[in-house]
Amino acid sequence: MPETPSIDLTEQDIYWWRPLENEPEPDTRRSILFAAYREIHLNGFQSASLTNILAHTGVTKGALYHHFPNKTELGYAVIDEVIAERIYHSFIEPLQQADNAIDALIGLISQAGQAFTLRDIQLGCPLSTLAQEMAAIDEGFRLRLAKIYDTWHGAIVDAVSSAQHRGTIKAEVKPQQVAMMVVATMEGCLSAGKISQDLEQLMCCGEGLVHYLYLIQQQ
Amino acid sequence: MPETPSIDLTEQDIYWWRPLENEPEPDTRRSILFAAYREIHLNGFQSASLTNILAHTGVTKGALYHHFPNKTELGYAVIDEVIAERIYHSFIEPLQQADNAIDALIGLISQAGQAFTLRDIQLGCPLSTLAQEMAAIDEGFRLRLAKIYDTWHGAIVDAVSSAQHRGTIKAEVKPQQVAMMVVATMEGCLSAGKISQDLEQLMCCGEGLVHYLYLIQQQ
DNA sequence: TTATAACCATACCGGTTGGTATGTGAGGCC
DNA sequence: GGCCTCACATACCAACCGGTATGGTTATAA
Repeated sequence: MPETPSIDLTEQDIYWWRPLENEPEPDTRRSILFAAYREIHLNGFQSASLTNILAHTGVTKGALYHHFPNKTELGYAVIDEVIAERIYHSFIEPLQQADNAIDALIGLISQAGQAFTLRDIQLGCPLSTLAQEMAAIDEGFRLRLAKIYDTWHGAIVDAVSSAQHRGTIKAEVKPQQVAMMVVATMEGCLSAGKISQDLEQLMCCGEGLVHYLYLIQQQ
Repeated sequence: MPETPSIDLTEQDIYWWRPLENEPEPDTRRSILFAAYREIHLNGFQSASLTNILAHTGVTKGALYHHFPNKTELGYAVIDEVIAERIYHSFIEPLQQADNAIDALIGLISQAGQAFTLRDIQLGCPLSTLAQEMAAIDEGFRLRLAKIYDTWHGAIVDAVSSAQHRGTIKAEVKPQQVAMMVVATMEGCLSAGKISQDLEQLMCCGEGLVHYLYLIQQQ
């Protein structure tokens, strides 16, 4: 067993973790959900310890198994009620209500780049971390995660093709391809940052993506 | 605990797993190493079971702990002696002895795309899977994995900048950025394929990357 | 006031984990 | 032959895991 990670999870410092506006008052169920989210984000689902989760909430195992039938269902709930909401709020919704796809994407990228703390870089994207771990192991996880990626993907396709119709993006580029590129590269960038623990590398990667977006713009 | 994965690991079917030429005859140590590699690739390091690994080799726990002091060191050895070698052989060496960076990169991508089986897609890239899981948890893992990424990265930087000097790549692109983009996007593509389990999506993503490489070429 | 259900705490269980202590047989060395 | 070391095999351990059985407390409805 590897040594206990030296990362102290002070939630305020973590971009992925900061409370959203209008977030409901945390009841018992929700506090378990959040604690589970953090354990899973750090240790992965399989190695996430229920005892650890409970230790961070103060409630006991009876409460947990009152609200969730088993560990797997707890994991599903974390995806559906925490991760999906945050991805939607951070990356999908802003795209849908933007009128310029390229600008919106660049805005999202640079905004995320500025908001990231060192801890965000260390921990990486919760969505991709979980996906990498569980996609090949549990179909329930895979389908839930794939659904999130699909909506994200679809939002980019819509934004790009409408921009294409208005002539701000080159006619020959395929929206599907652009969407795949953007999502894949963003996750790849975060992955690179997580491994190198170097903000500069992450920034360089992000600038590369922005540069790509410039390239497909109508000159 | 999620159900046992339905994937049967028949090694011949897996691109990442096919024996390299000149690979030494597997002794006890090496067979443990390979079995561990497969377990880790499928289940992740933390959830990799030594008992499982040993069951696939036929040797016993005494042999394992004769060759490796503990599980963590076994994981380190898997990175250094299996994963690093394969990445180097598949993606770095071909790049170093190529005379056209873009063509070499495109060749690597399409070659990988053709060689991939459904199981490869399901399992994803062993390097990034392990990196996502362990980078934030164990510094020994992170440093070893970061070193592999660094050499890969460096090889692309060299190839791109030499191509730039010969005038086949636009002068204004930054080799560092291109290298980050290529690595990040490749891993992102594989990740997308793993989650969607859809060869078409992976191909679309790969074509997007190829298209990007065309865009930075000198017209 | 009483019945009922929701909510949670405590104690416990069988199974699995990484790790170890000890035994054993083969082969080189003197 | 006697001896020592390497290369394993076997048996075992404490710790921890997810999960459950049970009991108590509180809110709600009758």
